Amino acid sequence: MGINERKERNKQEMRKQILSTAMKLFLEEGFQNVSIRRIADNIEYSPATIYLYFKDKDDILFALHNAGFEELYKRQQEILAIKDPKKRLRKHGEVYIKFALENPEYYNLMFIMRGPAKKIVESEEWNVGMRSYDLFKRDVEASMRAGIIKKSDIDVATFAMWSLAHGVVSLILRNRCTMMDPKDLPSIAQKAFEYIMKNIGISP
Amino acid sequence: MGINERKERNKQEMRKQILSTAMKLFLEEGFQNVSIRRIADNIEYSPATIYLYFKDKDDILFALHNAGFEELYKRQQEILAIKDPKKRLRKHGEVYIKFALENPEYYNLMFIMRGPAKKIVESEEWNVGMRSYDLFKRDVEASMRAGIIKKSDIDVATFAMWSLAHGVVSLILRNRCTMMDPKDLPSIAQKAFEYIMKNIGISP
DNA sequence: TCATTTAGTGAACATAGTTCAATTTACGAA
DNA sequence: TTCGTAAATTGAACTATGTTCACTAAATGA
Repeated sequence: MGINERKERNKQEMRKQILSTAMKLFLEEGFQNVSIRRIADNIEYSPATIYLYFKDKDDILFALHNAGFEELYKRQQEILAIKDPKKRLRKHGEVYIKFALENPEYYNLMFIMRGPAKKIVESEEWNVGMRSYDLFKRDVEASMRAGIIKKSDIDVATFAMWSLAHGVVSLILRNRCTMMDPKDLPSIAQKAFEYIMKNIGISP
Repeated sequence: MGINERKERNKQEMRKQILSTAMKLFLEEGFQNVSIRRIADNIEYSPATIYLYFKDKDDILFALHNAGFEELYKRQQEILAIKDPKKRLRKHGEVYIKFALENPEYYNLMFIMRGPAKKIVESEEWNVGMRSYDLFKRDVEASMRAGIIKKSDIDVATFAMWSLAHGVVSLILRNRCTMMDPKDLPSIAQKAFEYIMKNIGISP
């Protein structure tokens, strides 16, 4: 019965190849240049073959979106080693912003593009984004319990801080910060986050 | 010389007709269904005609994006009547969030989509978005001068608050808030903004 | 009335995503 | 080794997109 296993392995390998090629195109030439046909060209198969491994293009985007969340989650988990809730919460924001600016195409898929989100709603599948959200929420909760930030609705506070970080990076990624010098943007992004955190009670 | 004027009038009318049709399609069926061909169909001209009035599709999106900023600016100006800087600043955020959630397609064009932003950078044209930004920035400045919020870099503070509001609404508009009940979103959006503002010193 | 400028268009090009009948390849049984 | 079946792959087609351009139709001014 080793044959079926090999076939399954091949199938998974093909999926991986498609995904890594799609990601490569994404990184090299941006979203608009990732077409099924170009992916097919790259892996030297016909476009129709892609459809044997993925239902449609959004399915590919969704898979990449999941890979992005894996990477983010990994970085988030490294933060857990920090014991001081205050430092941990700050670090959380810092890591999030850094991840976004260093991996704009992933971030795009994970938090901005519509395609992947459609799949989340459709598939009702357990959402990898939730895992990251919960991890952050637990940090917010810990800071509240420790009396570092004022007690209030945890979901509102978590959402507010997430929104802040997301707002900062998505305005930058979508080129809405023409009033600032492009080279200063990463630093301003961190400063803007710090500014609010400091006011909330998360001083450096 | 009335003939040239009439021609110019007609030309402007045609532009308006194209834009309003594009916007209608936008509102009725979302971005992906606004094609040059569908606009042409709707105004009963050939697709090629559109190109006599607009350089390309992004040019149409850019024009709509500008119309969106006109509407936002109008709403912002109404806030100026409020004399208390604290109330004014809060109101500013409230209006922004309300505008975004009530006009998702406009907001999309103004702050999320890539097409219009490309035109801003290309055209080097004075940016209507700047006008709105400056108005808000002046509010932040006034609050700092009045000692309501702590003095610090004005641009960082302005950007931070803008980011917060943008983050809140863009996460909602792009369906990233599956952890919350959809019907609560407008209220949560306002609450999240309030939460941060309260902590900054802009209490209700 | 007629030449010239202007407005508008049909047809074509390149590129998309997607489907499906037809073909090639791999496999297990005889 | 041969052969029928099942699986994998694909070429070609369909629909739809943005865009261009040689052409036609209409308006204008002499």
